[in-house]
Parts: sequence; C-alpha cells; structure tokens
Amino acid sequence: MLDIKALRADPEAVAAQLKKKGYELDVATFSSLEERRKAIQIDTEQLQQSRNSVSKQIGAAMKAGDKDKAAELKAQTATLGDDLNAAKDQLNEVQGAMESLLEGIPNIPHASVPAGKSEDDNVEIRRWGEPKSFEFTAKDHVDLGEALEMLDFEAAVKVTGSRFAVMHSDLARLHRALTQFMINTHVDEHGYSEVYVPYLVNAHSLKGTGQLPKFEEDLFKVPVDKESGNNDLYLIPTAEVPVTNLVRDEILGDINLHKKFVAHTPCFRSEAGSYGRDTRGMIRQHQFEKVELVHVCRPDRSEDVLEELVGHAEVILQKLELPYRTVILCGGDLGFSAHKTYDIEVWLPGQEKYREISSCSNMADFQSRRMQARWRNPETGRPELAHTLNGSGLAVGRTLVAILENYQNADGSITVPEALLPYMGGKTVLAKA
RNA sequence: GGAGGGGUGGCAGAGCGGUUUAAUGCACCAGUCUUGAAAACUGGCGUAGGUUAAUAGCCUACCGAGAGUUCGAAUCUCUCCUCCUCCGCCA
Repeated sequence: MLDIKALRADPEAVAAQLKKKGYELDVATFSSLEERRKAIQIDTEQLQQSRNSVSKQIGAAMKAGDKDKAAELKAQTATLGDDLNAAKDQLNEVQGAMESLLEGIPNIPHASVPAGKSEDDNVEIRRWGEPKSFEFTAKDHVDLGEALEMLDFEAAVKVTGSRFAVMHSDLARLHRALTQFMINTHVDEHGYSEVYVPYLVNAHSLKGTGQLPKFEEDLFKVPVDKESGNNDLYLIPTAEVPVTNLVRDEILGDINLHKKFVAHTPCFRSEAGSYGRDTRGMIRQHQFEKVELVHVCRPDRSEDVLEELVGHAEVILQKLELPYRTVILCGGDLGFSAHKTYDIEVWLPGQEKYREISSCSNMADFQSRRMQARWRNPETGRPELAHTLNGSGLAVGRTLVAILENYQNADGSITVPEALLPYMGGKTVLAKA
C-alpha cells in the first residue's frame, strides 16, 4: 500500500512514477473521493463529539440526582443518534472505497529501475560462468529424467492431475539434497536464521504481503467453514507470506534492525492464466519446493540489503557451478508489490535459454504499511515502518532441472555436482538401475 | 469431539453501565540529590486517524475481532477468533 499522505500531497507526482510501471493512476477519482472523505469525516467526528459531551452531562446530572435535567438532555439527543449513524455509514462507505482504491495501486518503482514494457526490456547486470558446450545433442530434463525412470509425470496425472511431478530414488534424493545444501549454506555462511512456518495461511497474511485482494485467482483456497466461508485458509504461493507476516503488527526494538530468515517450504500456485505456457516438464508446477530468504531492515539499509540478498542467492549457483545471468527488471515487468527486483536466470541447455530461478525484491515499505511492521527508530524514538525484502535462494525444482540438463553425460547419466556429494550417501552419478 | 475458565497499555494486574481523562506496581525516559553510580524523591511515559506549517495544540477511535442494546459500553447481549484446565481421540 502506498502512503496516502504522499498521494494527498501530490497525486500527479505519484501518478508519474507509477507510469513507469505501466499503471495509470486515476487522479480525478482519487481527489474527489478524498474530498468527500474529508468532509464526511469531519462531520462525523463533530457529531461524535457533541454526543460524547451530552452523554457526559447526562451522567453528571444523574449523579447529582437531577432527573429532570437528565430527561431534558436526553430529549436533545433524539435525532443525534440517527444523524450519527447515518454519518458513520457514509464514512464507512467512503473509507472502504478509499481503501480498495489504495489496495489496488501497485508499489512505486525505484529510480534505478529501467523503463520498459515486458521481460524483453529487462537489463542484464552481469553473467557468471560459460554455457557448457556438449559433444552430443543436449537433452532436456524431461527426456533425461524419464529415461532414467526417476521422473514420472504420468503417475502424477493419475494421482492428482497435470502440472505435478513424481520423483523416484536418486533423483528424489538429489532434490532433497539440494534443499539441505541451500539451507545450510544460508545459515552457516550467510548468517540467516532458519524458520519453519505453516503452509496454510489466513487471508489477513495474504493481504499483508499483497497477494490479496487482487490476486486471489492465483491461489489454492481451502474451505474451513463451508457455510460462512469466513475463515478460509490458503495454501502458500511462497514462504514469503508466512515468513514476512511474522513481523506483522510488531514494533521491533532492535537498534540496528535487521532480521534475516531462511525457510524451506512447498509453494502452491493455481497458475490460472498461464495455460499453454511451460506445459512441458517441471518448470511451471502447481506444487514446488523453494528455499526463501526474507529480510526485515531499517529503511535506509534496504538498498544495500537487496544487493546482499541477490549475492546470497547467486552463491548457490556458483557453488553448484551452474552458469547464470542477473537482470534488473524493467518497470513493466516489476511485480505488484515490488520497488526493485533482480531476477537470476540459470542456463538451461535443453532450451538453450536463461530461465528465471530466483527473484529478489525490495518491497520497501509497501508490505510493512499493509501489515504494520514497524521498528522503533532510536533517533526519533517513534515507531516507523520497516522495509521488507525477499528472494528465492533458490527455487529447488528449477535448480534440479538445471542440474539435470547441465550435468548430463552422453549416456544419459547425470554427474552429481561436487557441492552435493556430502548429501548423496556416496552416489556420484545418477544412472539407470 | 465434550465440560469449564480466561483474553485490559512493554509486562503484571484492578475496574464489570456514567468525572475512566483506564487505578496501582514493575520496566523505561528526564530531572533533583551525588565526584560518579545506586537508593530516594519529582515529573513524564501507548497506537492509529483527522485538522494543521507543525513530530505544538485540539478532536475522534482503540480494553482479542465484529455486530447489537443504550443518551452513554472495558463493563450487558450475540457471533467469531484465540489461550488455559480436565476428559475423549490421535501422528
């Protein structure tokens, strides 16, 4: 959510910044709504004030035993109640309208975000590693995994449906090894605090991180009370939701506020609207594992923290010796809540393309404002909004895809990356039994 | 799943229809005293919104959440959430 005070002060300036994101802010609607809100709120509060004052006088009269005076004062309030209720209704309506308007406005992009409409306009920042040249025709992970009889999409269709996967034996172990390797690296070498969180969350949390109310169709909903639908839960689309919401409604006291969490969770996405995209293989699934990094920091640090965060994610690919490039997202490709985002794209020989494997974003105060995540600034002594950031470190399923395709051998076997050997119980190669 | 009891400021804890402007204690901050500290004493000490040049005043709201009764609700009623105790079931 944007700062309504900034919007009031200069809506045109905010609109100009949002334009970079391809979002047209309706300044006229905002301004007229704001004018109504102001008038109605002042009116309502004045009515409340007079009611409070009369009630107090009635109380005093009752106490003094002056029943006539009390009755007389009561008579005065005859229409006050109705007027007040009417005013309150109006106020609720206009405030509700203002809130939904605000909730629908995306975050403002950082000054360093390049202009552009789509992912084609993202700007490459750096490359690491050289795409390996094979002396044979490189296969994609589906052909490799199925030939090894370790990856089975048909079984997943039978058990559940499309966009799910079943993994067997050494491949399942490699998948698990990746998760352990990533978490250990972030905890032992990057100083993250490991956290285990629920995979089902309430609507309040999703509102805090910005998935609701706008993107409900991307989520899997789990009905709890079928009749009222009031307390329905949602499967998390990313650990960002439960982890970032740990600081919701908190005022953190740390003098140099900086929390770093790492969490491994499955992620569930309905992928509504992506029919036909990446239908082959494990690239786009309804369920996938992800190791997520979340930072909560003081506002003046978030720019630097974003650079640290991207670096931590990149280390995983470097240790796995997987070639990648890092891009900064252009305004048009930036997510709803993001202030600035770097994507890390890993080289996939099967597609001969760099594909997204991590997305690291500074949300600035956009999420904090929604969820009232604050810290006490020792310089002012007052609670101020913290900044939140998150990034994949990394998407486990896609990393597995990258390993299959980059570490494939001519006979269809897969060499285990050196960094994962300690987790593989002596296995050095994935080969057909 | 059944029975009962709770949710009040950073914490503990009173209040159970009307000067509540939420007592009191602890913690915290400032001051007095002191060479310094402690103790003692004095004062301060919530959050959000509105208005405003203002982080000055003033106003409004907030006692788990929402709705209701009332001139007036922390206090009464209803619904929900949540915690605790006991019983049952259970990885």
